[in-house]
Amino acid sequence: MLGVSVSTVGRALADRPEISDAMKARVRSLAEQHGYVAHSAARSMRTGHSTLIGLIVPDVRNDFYGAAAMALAKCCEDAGYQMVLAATRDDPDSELKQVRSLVEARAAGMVIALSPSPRRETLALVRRLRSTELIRDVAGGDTPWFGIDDHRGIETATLHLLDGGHRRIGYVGGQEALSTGRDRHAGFAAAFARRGLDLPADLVRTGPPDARFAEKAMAELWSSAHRPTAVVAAGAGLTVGVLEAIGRLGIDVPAELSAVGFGDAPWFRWWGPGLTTMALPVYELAYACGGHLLRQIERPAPAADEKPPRYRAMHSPTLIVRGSTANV
Amino acid sequence: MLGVSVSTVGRALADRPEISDAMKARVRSLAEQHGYVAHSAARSMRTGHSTLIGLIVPDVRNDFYGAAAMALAKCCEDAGYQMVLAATRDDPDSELKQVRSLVEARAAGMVIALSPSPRRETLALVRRLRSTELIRDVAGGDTPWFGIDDHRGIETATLHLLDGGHRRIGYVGGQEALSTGRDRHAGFAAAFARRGLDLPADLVRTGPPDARFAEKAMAELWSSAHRPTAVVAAGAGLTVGVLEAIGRLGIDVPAELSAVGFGDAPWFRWWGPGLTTMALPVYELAYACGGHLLRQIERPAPAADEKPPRYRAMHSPTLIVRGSTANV
DNA sequence: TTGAAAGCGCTACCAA
DNA sequence: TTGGTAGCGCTTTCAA
Repeated sequence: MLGVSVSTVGRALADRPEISDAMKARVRSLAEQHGYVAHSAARSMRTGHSTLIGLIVPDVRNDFYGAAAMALAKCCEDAGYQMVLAATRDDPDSELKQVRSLVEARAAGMVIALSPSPRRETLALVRRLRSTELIRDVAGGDTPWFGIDDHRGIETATLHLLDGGHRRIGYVGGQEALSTGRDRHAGFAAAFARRGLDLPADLVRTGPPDARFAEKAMAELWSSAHRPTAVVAAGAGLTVGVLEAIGRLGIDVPAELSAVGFGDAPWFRWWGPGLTTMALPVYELAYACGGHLLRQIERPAPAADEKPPRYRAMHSPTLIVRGSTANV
Repeated sequence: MLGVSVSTVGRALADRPEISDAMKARVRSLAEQHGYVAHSAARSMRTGHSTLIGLIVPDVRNDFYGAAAMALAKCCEDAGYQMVLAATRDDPDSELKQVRSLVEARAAGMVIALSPSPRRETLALVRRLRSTELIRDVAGGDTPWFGIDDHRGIETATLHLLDGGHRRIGYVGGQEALSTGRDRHAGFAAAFARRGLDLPADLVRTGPPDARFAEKAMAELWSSAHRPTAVVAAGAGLTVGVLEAIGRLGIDVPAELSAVGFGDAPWFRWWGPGLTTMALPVYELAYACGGHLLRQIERPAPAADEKPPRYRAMHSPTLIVRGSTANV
């Protein structure tokens, strides 16, 4: 302390109006000179709120979550928060650990895409923070949810194929334990129902929503006696796997097989004849999600008696027709 | 406090040997029942070290940094740290802000891919934490560096084209302000020198290492009077842009143009005829980087007099030949 | 084996 | 406009 009191220094650095400009200047120059950097842990201990926001997703290499991470990172940065990123690889124990750490850090909030079967404790901890669910809708309770219209998305994709004359349509989707898996599967069925057609149940494959599973599933579909003439990939990671299988097996798209993907990674446009796909406004979705969370954080906690209904924001996917689908 | 003292509770939860098992059990069950969760800010304030590790990169959607994020996330999780992710979009002010936040949080360490022209203060702050540079080599000083052999990588790629008979080879790379830009450009020149050939200087384009620039640059190269017969993309983001231009312009690869990419995103294999590329062990690199950082963190600070030489780990890229390159 | 108390760096309250 | 001081929740030293 070279001159004045602790409180004066604190106020000067916080740029409070009651401090004279001369004093502010003196304090600041000295602080800079000595390389003083505030201690955020001490501050958050005193004020009671931290500046951390968590993002918990299965995998950032998935274009979906990569885009979400960029969007939330931007939100956090602009609002002066730091983003803690955790990749669970859909491992419920990893997930629990990460969520617990976030609660221990008294994070200001978190955005989470929950794993298919989260631990009971995980859900309890998620509810303890101001949380928002992204894409997957599992927590229940009153956690706000930001996702896409999975049902309509896959229904649209499937109708596109049905209306192109396809009947033997394969489906590669996430497991039923996921809300996304259920809704997308239902959308697939709904498309057949709407056209009064029977669903080819033998061509439906569901499992972990990653490329590895999808590749295996697609290969299986292709090796079956009665091959599909088209396939719907019902997830970003799954789309990658389906395309890998198509490449590896040397399937001629769209002559032998029409394919519709999910999401719109930049390279889909340049894949083979161009991939027909359901584009999702992921960046916008995650940005909206971050905005909502920040507003919750900066608003005082609502009174216990006025309980607003659960917030749900459903963004719509758009069909983008490229060269990978042809009429039959 | 329902029974005993603060210290006893603290020790019980820390599983200290001096506490009786009976007491531990009592404390734990009560803690669980009441949903007690430790306060990491208070702990780190007391102990003087936090459990945060920062990762600062330009963009996580870039396959390169996406893979690095996954690797570091795994390292952090296994060692009980939390990863703070910041995406600077190569904006030096954003970068400074994020680095400062990390220092304010007294982060245990950070891994950073610095922007082309970082603020002076940024570098000072980076040196203040246990930091490691990833890929880009700009901080100087004694910050350890983990990167790839950029020179040799691009030299290999270029030799592959030269030996296939190409002479008019275009080069789309990052600006010279980046270590990676310099080294890769040098590698390009070195390949020509090694074969005793003149470098086609009119086909060299350098700029920001993103898809937007690369697309523009590639389009320019293609519209020139004397077109290249091959092109080298010297960066992950740049590769995406070059491929976009190729798609948009409808260039026939490899008949009209041979192309070599940088990095090996999963979809490169299935792009057009398969993209010939320099594969980089990014995951391994980032994992090694994280391991090194953690070892530094857990080791006591070295004495000022025994100053080890700057740690540099250079991983080698590998040429993967696919269908996008043909002899001329 | 347990308890009392100091102190990490900050902010906010009360006093001057 | 400035100073003194309590206290956030934890760990750790010293004492019992």
